[in-house]
Amino acid sequence: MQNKDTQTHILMVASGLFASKGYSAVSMRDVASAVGVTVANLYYHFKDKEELIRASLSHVFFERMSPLEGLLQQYASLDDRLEAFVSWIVQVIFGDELFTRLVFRELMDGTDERLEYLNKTVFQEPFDLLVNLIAECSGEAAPVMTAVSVVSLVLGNYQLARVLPYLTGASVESSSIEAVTRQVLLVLRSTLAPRAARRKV
Amino acid sequence: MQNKDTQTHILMVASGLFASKGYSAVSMRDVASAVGVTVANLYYHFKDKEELIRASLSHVFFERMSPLEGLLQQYASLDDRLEAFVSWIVQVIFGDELFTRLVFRELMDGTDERLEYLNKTVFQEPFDLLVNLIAECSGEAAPVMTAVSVVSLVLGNYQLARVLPYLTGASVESSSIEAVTRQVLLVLRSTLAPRAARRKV
DNA sequence: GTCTATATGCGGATAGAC
DNA sequence: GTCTATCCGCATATAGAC
Repeated sequence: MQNKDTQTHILMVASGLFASKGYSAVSMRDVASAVGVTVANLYYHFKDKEELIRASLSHVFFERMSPLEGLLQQYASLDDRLEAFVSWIVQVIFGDELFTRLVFRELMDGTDERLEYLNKTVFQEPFDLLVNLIAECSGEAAPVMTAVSVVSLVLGNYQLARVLPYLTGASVESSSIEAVTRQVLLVLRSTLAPRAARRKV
Repeated sequence: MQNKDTQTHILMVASGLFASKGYSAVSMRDVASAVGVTVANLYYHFKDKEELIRASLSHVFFERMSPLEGLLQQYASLDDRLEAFVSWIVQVIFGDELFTRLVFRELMDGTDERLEYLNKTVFQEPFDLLVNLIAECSGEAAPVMTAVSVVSLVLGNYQLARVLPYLTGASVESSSIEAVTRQVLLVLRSTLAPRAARRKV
């Protein structure tokens, strides 16, 4: 694995470090020693730290893109597709911490330029798919806002998983992939149900 | 404002820098020069950088705690209280970027110890209030999971606001405090409505 | 309390040998 | 491609004068 392709090896190690500690908390020395090469070697492959960061992001984001559209077409009913979508996104967010943490870091500190890249590479296609799916399910709800809500539910459940154990009565299992999928679907279906949701409770 | 209380002045400036750039991206020099004192002076008031970070967090989190319980008691009906709660949390998250960004940074990189502190100081009381409110509204839904969903919706809408402009059809106004409040309430009420939400759409 | 001065090591980055 | 050696400014942190 060492000499297969140093550049790729560097990117794998660097992206892991950046994801877990943040860009400025990780030095070129840190990366080099984790990879098992010298700092000078890093600079042979990447012009500077900024380029290493960008390349790490590209590497992770590009690698992770799966054929979502094909996946959804396997399902006939709209509801099955919704379920497949939610199941997919929860699995991505909860199952790939490296990817997910990099996304959060970009949302926090990414430049406009880098965010636009993230958007084109990662968000645009699945988001449009979701918006269309929701639009077909319900003429009532604003599809974009509902789609944002779905994504928010998944992201929030991930982020809050770290503090939930401290909050009384919140068991660890409520942050499992299955539980979150169920909860998001429950909320989504309620929202899409076209009946009087605004009644006073 | 300079000589009123240097320590407080330092904390205000430091917390702003930490919130916007991240802990490791901000050096003691940065803080000192932004405050208008020397680095040595910083070390007179705070033992080391870690202590300055902790003190900044305490400063912000302590300052921001408002009497939420009293606010809710002004409303008679459960639904009005729900609305008041959602309105409150959206205003906190969207209206106080310094606070919100520090929360996100802690959720990402905070140590267990610091997260526990955040929890006790900030999350516990409003979260319990919300859980109880939801439990009273509906015997059906799991109140804790629903409460997590509410918080997730608010956090997610905030984080996604930065990429929404890039996504087709998403206008900037959908991230306004009013729009988000409306959307969260809409979703929450749908979820709490005890009718058959699981029907196929 | 706040400063000047300084210690010591880490940070990004490069030149040139192999 | 990868290394050794090095530059130099910045980082955290302290001692001691005022």
